[in-house]
Amino acid sequence: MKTFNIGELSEKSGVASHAIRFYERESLMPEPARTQSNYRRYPEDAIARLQFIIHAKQWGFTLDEIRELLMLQDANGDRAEAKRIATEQLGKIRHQIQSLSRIEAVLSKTLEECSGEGPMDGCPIVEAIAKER
Amino acid sequence: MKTFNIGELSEKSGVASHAIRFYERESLMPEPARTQSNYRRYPEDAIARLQFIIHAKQWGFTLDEIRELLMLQDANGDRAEAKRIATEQLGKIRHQIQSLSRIEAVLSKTLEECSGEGPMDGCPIVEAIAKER
DNA sequence: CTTGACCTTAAAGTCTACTTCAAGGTTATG
DNA sequence: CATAACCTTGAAGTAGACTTTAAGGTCAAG
Repeated sequence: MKTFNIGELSEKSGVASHAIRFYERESLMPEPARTQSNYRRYPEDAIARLQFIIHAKQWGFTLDEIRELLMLQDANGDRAEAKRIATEQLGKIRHQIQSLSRIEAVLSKTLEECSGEGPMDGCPIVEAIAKER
Repeated sequence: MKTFNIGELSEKSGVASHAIRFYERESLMPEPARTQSNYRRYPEDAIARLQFIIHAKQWGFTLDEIRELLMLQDANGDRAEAKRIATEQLGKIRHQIQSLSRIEAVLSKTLEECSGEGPMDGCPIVEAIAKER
């Protein structure tokens, strides 16, 4: 079985060595085996674990939530828990989409109204921000 | 003309006194007049300026961007600049909506597939995160 | 055997937008 | 005139997710 130093793992996973050590301190990555000279040696599946972390981050999970998911996996825990965490996350994402869509609507309408010419005095953008409830 | 101490301004604007002083240090609020005892005295339009800041924040502008907008107003600068800043902001918001919508689609589909029963091993949620591009 | 690339740790710095703390001066009320 | 409720400043703390720095130990190449 192949094993890697932290630098190789960093290259293969796309996560900086310092970030990997950070994840170890934060209990997202398990403490790896060490060489005689105290270098970390990682097994191949460390790559997949780091990629899981990267993807979960892209989905908007916080490190706390990712740790929870990883610990559930490690303990082969209850699927219901994972579903709860993911459902909560879906709610947050939907809420964000709604807020942003409201802003998008008002902002794009305001931009249409602003010719982009003349002095700031009376600029519809500024007035829209000032009035917006 | 009415003037206020920082505490009154805080109440009327809904911005904490410390945050008002912070905005002053950050050049979002102008340095106000002082009483003999060195207390800040604010004119009425300070309320509108703070509310502009609050609203711009709700629209997702950073303090740096808000400072830019305020300085343009103060200098009665070029409306084109304000439009540029707001257009950029609209782009960011649209980009965020797109990213979040993609995530929403995959996450909600995944959640439908997950019964929420059984052990973590083989859980579709975890597998979706692990595989996601 | 030296140079450079890699590894180790702990501690401090980054960014944003504040909040909290410490230590003290001022003003209004009873 | 004492007390509370305000105000002043500067410094430090918060949260999240790292990155950077400092001060070294180790390993492979020439």
